[in-house]
Amino acid sequence: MNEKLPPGLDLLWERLDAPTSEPKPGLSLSRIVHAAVELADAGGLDAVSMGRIAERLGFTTMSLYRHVKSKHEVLLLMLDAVATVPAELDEPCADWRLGLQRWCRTQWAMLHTHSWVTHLPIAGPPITPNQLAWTDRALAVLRDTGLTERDKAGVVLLIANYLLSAARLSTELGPAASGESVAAYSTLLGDLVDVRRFPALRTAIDAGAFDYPPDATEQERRFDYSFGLDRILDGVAALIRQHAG
Amino acid sequence: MNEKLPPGLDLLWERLDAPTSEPKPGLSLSRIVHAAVELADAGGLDAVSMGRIAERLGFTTMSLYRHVKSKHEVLLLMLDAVATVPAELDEPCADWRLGLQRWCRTQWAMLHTHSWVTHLPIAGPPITPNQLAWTDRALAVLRDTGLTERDKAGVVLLIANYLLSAARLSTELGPAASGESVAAYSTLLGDLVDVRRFPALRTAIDAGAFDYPPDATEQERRFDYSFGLDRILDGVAALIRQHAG
DNA sequence: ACGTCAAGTGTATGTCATACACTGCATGTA
DNA sequence: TACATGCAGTGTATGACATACACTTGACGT
Repeated sequence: MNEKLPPGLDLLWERLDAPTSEPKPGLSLSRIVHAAVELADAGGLDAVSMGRIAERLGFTTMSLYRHVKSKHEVLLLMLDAVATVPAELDEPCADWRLGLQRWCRTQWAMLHTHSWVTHLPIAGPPITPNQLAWTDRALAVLRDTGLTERDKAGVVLLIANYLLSAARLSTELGPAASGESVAAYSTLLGDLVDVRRFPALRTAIDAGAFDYPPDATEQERRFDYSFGLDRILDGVAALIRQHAG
Repeated sequence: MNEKLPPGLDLLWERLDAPTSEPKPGLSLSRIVHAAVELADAGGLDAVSMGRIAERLGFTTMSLYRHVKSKHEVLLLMLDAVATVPAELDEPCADWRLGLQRWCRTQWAMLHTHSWVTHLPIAGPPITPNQLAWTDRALAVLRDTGLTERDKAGVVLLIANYLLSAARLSTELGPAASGESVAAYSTLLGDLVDVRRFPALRTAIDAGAFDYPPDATEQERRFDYSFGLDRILDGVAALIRQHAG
């Protein structure tokens, strides 16, 4: 294997696999990635610069390049470091729908703990070990649905993409306070939208489609992925039925 | 209206609305945006810098700031400039499903003509005039489905997000030649994935879930949004049925 | 003729990734 | 013990970038 990995991937699949025995002094890949993740957790992706990573570790900027080929590689490693699959997902689940919901709940939590993940300039299909682990768990849930493997893969891709979009939107709307920004958006829309130009949108706004009831709990005010997920899962259920029948 | 627009939005809703009479010499908002879009079309988002925009127009970098508050504003304007809604979508469509498919086909074309759109660091809900116009057309298609306005909005958001993810993936996989990179990905996966760590994924790979038949037409090899869309639309259909029943 | 203002310029600053040449140390070999 | 080798970390330099700020210039209204 690995004769010709795309640039930056070799680190993921080779060097990080070794559990690096006991912690030695000095720089190391995992230390770099750790520091970078801390920076991103605290200040978002913009806070991650080679200089700041090095500073936090007490080394010079250029020392990082002994361990890493480029910043892009650091970002890939950050993604993989953060995307570990909790053991919970190894337990089999009889009902595929419940299984996928569990999978989404877990990933949703991860995406909110490290919301910068949704802003990574990494667009391709899953490729890091932990990304593939997530994919694997989702495929496992679909094992006995009777779908073709290709359809299973399509379903997993669909759901993973949806979750990522939803998480991005969710963190954008309200990093912490939630609700409030949704209300702000609603007000903004109400002000901007002209009936003649956007009749259908105007109708939706006037019907309160973008409002939240003022007495909603915080849970209800927070952007929720379940509406979209339920639609998708209904669609998957239809596909499964169709395969069976 | 517009007493307190978020930063950068005032330009979209005010200054650009005026059709600026006849073309005068000198810089102008639309000229800047035009140049920026050309740069992005040719070289991707990375090719867009204030310096290069100005250079292309024969002005100095700083002259742009007479017309624009920040680069972020340029990006917003680029998005809006490119996201015009074709008149085709104004024609009513009796069947909501066909209507949404037409909507997606149209938007998909736009996203591929300007693939940098999928990489814009703009995550929020639709907010520019043309984004809202797209939203409006999609809501119009759903008018007589019996869904609540809130559900309609949710469906539109779901589909728009899906299309954006799919377009990003599609352009990432194969900007032009397509197919080839999918094959490369498939091969890569086959090499990397270990049965013990990723049993379900291994099964999918071995079943050819990530391959394309060697005799597939180019159309078949190109990443296709229709699988995911069909699932989503099936889910929406279920929701509509449920509302009706 | 004069004041005002808008458009465009020029220069400077700070941040960034990263190339490249260097140093000092530890380790293995003759 | 002497020496070579190579790795880890350093320092300096470059070029791209966004943008602050002070400036010029020319048109236009009074």
